Amino acid sequence: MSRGDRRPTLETVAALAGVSRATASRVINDQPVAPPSRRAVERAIAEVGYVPNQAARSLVTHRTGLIALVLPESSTRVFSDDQFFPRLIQGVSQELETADEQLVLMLAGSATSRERIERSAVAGRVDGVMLASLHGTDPLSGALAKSGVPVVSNERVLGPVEVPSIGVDNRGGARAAVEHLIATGRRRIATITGPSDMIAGMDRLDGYLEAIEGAQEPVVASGDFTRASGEAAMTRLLAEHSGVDGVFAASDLMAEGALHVLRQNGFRVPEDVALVGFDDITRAAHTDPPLTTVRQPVDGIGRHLASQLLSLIAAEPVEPAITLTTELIIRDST
Amino acid sequence: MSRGDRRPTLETVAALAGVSRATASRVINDQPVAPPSRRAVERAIAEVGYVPNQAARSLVTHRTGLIALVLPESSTRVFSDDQFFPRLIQGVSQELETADEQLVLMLAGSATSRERIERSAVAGRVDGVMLASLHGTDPLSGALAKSGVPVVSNERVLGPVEVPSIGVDNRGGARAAVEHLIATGRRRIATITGPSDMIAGMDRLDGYLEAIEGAQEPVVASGDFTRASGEAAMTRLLAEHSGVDGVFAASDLMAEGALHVLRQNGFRVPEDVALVGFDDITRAAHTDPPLTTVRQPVDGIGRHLASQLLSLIAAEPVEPAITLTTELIIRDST
DNA sequence: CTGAAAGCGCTTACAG
DNA sequence: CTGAAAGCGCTTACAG
Repeated sequence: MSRGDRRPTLETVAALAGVSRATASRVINDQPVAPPSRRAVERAIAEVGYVPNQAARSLVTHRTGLIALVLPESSTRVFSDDQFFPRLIQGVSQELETADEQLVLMLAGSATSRERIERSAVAGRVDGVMLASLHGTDPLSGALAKSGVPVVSNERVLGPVEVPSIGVDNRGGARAAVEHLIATGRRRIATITGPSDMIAGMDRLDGYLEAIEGAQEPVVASGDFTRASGEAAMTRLLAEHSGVDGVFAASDLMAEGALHVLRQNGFRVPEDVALVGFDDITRAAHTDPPLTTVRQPVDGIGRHLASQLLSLIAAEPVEPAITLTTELIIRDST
Repeated sequence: MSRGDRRPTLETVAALAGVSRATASRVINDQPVAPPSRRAVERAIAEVGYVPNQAARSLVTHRTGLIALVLPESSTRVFSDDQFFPRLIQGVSQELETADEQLVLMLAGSATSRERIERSAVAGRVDGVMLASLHGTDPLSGALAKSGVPVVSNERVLGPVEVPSIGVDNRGGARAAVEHLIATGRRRIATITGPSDMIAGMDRLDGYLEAIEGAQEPVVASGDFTRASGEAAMTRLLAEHSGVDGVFAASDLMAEGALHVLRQNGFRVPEDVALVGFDDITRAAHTDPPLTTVRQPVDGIGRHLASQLLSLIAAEPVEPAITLTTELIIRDST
């Protein structure tokens, strides 16, 4: 079929099969139809290469078959060497495989793009949206939720609106990391934090503080989850706090950065300074020395995000918040 | 508005403004309307928070306002530390900013996902699709083109169908790189190739062969653009070909891998072995030593992809193929 | 400039 | 099991 030809409609198919549009529609939607009619319709569909017009369908069913994963980051941050998003997407895709929904990614880096996305969702262009990696009290979640589109988020959402969320036990994971450092004899344990406007950043810091409390004086250097920020933070720790012999970095990437700086400055890991990361990205097992870290089930977050959203779309009850467990993976950096 | 409430329709707005649906529609679509009517409608829209139903609109206009960027890769490869995709997306977004189109990313990693995407496009879910990073004679381009959806591709498309494409001068870039190595006195220049089923891989190898022809015996080690493949290839070169004093790697990532292996084996760059990459990713300027490389305008590819597609959608004539120039950036690795 | 009406291509009670 | 008919929410000639 070349461009400009009219695509065949249900009408075409029905006429060719010698049945009504209603019957043709029923075989397409897998509803009971007498076998001979069914066969005739199927033959007609194959013959003309019929594909239902999605707009017409959506107009009556109020479903589009599209689910959006909105990433409120610029493309550069989304496609960084942090393996969070690919793993998340893998989990989401896995869950969506069976559902008849197509995943679309929308990047909400700029103001105009977020506005466009908000309007898209409200205009009924998608059946639901998953929000990931929100910063601060991002108004996007509120706007979407208020408009009536089903929304779910990873990590709990800050702000007035309630959005079902899937998080991990950031606090418990961080606590386990720090307790491990304490248990292995470290006397001066610092932390390199994530962004202070993200749940994952806030909660991992809280976990550190809870564990360190009463035992040692807290030493905090802030970062933003990136390797560069880990390097900068470690450099500052070395310059401003002597005697640090243990570091809990709130991401593996920052831990890598810290490791690099430590070695450049002649510190042995773990002999002089023990190091724990968070995430358990693939490379964590291949650093030198392999990195002790807190594993979080990123694909699990993805799967739960998708299944919760699917439930929401089906108007089924959902958990207001799910927290997945984290696990301390002990390697050679501690 | 809570979930379950009926969203207001044009009818609601028209009634409230005391005009017909046609008039209300006209103000929404920015067509001439008497100022008083316009004001009344605008007030009504604001009052009820009206947003046009996209499905109804699409049904009559045959436009969805959605443009797909289809990436025929698993999410892991798309989100690698190769900065190709983010830069491409940046260019695309830039161009789309003014057009009233929302960019959606679709990952076509698995067989079921490509089938779903194909059906989506044919069903008229998107106004057009951009294909990037195709492998071999991927049937996706053919299927889409045949269905009548406007399609464009980065790099020319292998196979029977004609799809407008935007590529870069891979061959010329590679030639310039190798000629530079020859001109600076390298006597035994090897290449580390990209995937043999991708245009970028094939053409950069051709450029190398063209330049080396007659002057030296070609030495070829194959890779797939990733850092790991660059390491492996360099290791093989060292083991199997003595005397190599120059290397042209078809990607900066592979060049980085090669650099790593060279230094581990005690070779100095550029004194013992000169090295040229391809891409000019950000890190190329920060390796030790900074990498000589062939810069390709990835954001330019993105911008042209989008503008060509927009033209195609508007039924305007487009170039069948555009080739952007590359530029040799000389740094300290040669 | 404006409105009545047709039509886009489907699905879904409803009646048989 | 099947068909006639209504309706989803818009846009757009057409006539005025």
